[in-house]
Amino acid sequence: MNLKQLSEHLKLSQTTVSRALNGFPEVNEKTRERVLRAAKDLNYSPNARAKGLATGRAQAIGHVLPISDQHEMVNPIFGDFIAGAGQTYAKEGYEIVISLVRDKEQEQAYRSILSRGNVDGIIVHGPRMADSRIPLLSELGLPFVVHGRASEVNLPYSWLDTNNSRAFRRATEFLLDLGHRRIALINGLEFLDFAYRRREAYVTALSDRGITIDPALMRSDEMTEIFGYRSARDMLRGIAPPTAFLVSSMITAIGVRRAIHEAGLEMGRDVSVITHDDDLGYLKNGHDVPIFTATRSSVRSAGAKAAEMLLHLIRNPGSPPLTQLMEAELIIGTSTGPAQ
Amino acid sequence: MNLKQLSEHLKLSQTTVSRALNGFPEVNEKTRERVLRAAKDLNYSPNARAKGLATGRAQAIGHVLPISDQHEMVNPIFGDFIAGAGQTYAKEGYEIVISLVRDKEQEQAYRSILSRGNVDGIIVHGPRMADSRIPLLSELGLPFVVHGRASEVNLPYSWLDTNNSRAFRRATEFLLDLGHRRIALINGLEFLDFAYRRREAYVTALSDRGITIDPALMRSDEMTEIFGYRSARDMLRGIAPPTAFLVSSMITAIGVRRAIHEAGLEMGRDVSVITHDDDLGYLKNGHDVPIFTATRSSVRSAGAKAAEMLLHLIRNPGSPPLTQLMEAELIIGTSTGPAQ
DNA sequence: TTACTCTTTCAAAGCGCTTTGGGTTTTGCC
DNA sequence: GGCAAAACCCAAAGCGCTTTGAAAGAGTAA
Repeated sequence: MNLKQLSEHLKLSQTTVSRALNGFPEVNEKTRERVLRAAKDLNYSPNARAKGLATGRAQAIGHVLPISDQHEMVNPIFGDFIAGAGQTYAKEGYEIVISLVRDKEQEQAYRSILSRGNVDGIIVHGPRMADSRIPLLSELGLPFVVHGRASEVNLPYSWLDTNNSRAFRRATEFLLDLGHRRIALINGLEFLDFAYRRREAYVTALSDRGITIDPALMRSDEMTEIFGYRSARDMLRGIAPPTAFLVSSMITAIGVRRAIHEAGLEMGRDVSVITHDDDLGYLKNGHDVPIFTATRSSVRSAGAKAAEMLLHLIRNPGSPPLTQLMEAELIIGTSTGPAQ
Repeated sequence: MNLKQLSEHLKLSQTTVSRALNGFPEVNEKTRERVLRAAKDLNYSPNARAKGLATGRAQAIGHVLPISDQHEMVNPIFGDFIAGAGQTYAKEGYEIVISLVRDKEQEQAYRSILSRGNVDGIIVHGPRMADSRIPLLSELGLPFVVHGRASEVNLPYSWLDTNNSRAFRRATEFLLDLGHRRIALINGLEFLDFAYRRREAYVTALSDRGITIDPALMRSDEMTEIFGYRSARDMLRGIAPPTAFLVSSMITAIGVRRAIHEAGLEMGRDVSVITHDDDLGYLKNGHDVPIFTATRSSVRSAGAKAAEMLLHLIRNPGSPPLTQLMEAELIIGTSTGPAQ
């Protein structure tokens, strides 16, 4: 069923039917009703490609996931981000188009996304400190919102980020206040901006209290369970083991907990743990009492907000960049306690 | 840069340029080279919508994620599935289009996906036992592959599934052989087909050994960490606690482990645990020695295979349905041991 | 040279929609 | 009743591409 058939069936012109469907004022209410009913009954919905061709709008948003060459892993928070963004998109009739792009092919990929023209805007995931995608997209003139920030990019651009610095600073200070002096940082990959900021905050907080940084207590890698486990295991076996861990994700923290148990220690009593908690749907940090003391910031609501920002940019071309900084809350669970 | 501009620049007709780019034989090799070089230099890539309109192909695959009304959670295995499928798609020049669809709006959504015409085929996620999407899609004539199966659907259709029955039967028997008699099942939502099959296998395996089923040892819900924790905690507090747990996902198993530890018990010695392991990138079940004894089946490779099947169906219209059953391997970790 | 076949190229139609510019009825007012 | 304004509707152009059908050019044989 296409417009032509529908209009023939209604004995109206395509123009009128199109206008009726798209809510133009110059069409009789009776006619409009008749058209809408027929469209519904005959299960007509306009061909997205043709509509896109005619309007120049794709009614779709691109999400580009960088895939590194070693491990082609999709970030576990992606699902929740999409769930949040998807809600916003659905309300406004936008689709989600996903491209998995290898690091090397980034530039090429963005250019072709633009000229293929099947998205109206892009969400940039996993920004690096000097992310080349940002100047590229600015130059291309395609609306975009970065989930996160790129500290070394000085162009104005739209972003939505969690205040990672403040969150990790507070978390570190919280541990310091509990008397911990040997605090380990189990961080994400530090060429990613959020991880870089977290480390800076951690280092600053320690330095401000006159504590010298011990490189043996800092690790950085893809935030898997195994990584948390191995890092904590190794550190706990060291000569001067940490009394507390600051961890970048729940999943990694679960690995840390495993190592702690395995070492015969008890989390919250012998060793403290604070983790960042993205508030993932399938990995809630407890319901009533949180398992982990954590800096919490919902990635789902980040998705919803980023989507809103992007739609705004798309609808108001030429509007200045939007930025939004979400504060993480520090929630107290049972995984922290005074230093022994 | 569009075809018209490119062809003007080359002083050729659009036809010739189009044919040169799409590898038609009736174009001089010299001309073709010249065209290809110019396309690259001028960074031309064809407009996907226009191309789609003209060819009737969208060069995109739809992934429809059912979102239930209570918890709008995206299944954590989705990321890995997409990572696998994405690789296949990328090689063949297909995009991924994602729709999040509420339960109620399923039928409407599929119909509109069809007539909007922006995908050439669909992967169906999370099939239910009598999943209405299957007859619907068959009727609509849109190529599709189901990730999983629907036991109560008798139509022929294409699917790719893990042999959940055999996996859970083997796992149950493994525990029985270790002397366990009170084996708990912490299952996914049992209107989902995979969970149903797992329960059937568990029940059958127990019955075959003459063990009566204890409903107090069976739970079914969304497979979150908390669900695993609560279920195990409650069961362990019961009058006749289980000596072993059969769990449907790693994340849930992590919750079970937490409850076991909290009860002062040791996993593998006091209580055994077998889990299904989707071999997720960020949640590997150990590297050298598996943490959990598990039935393992890579959801990433399922994604890659399902994508291949779907592309085959798209390219060979009218070909008979394809089916593929992947066997899970039973890997032995440290979470199981003889019944006390 | 002519006739004929390949090879190479082109003009134009068509994919399904929106939107412009114009035409035909109605309506409202004097 | 007459006339301008408002309301309603339409034909056709155009979005960027593929593809059909045909023409032009090149090569070969007679």
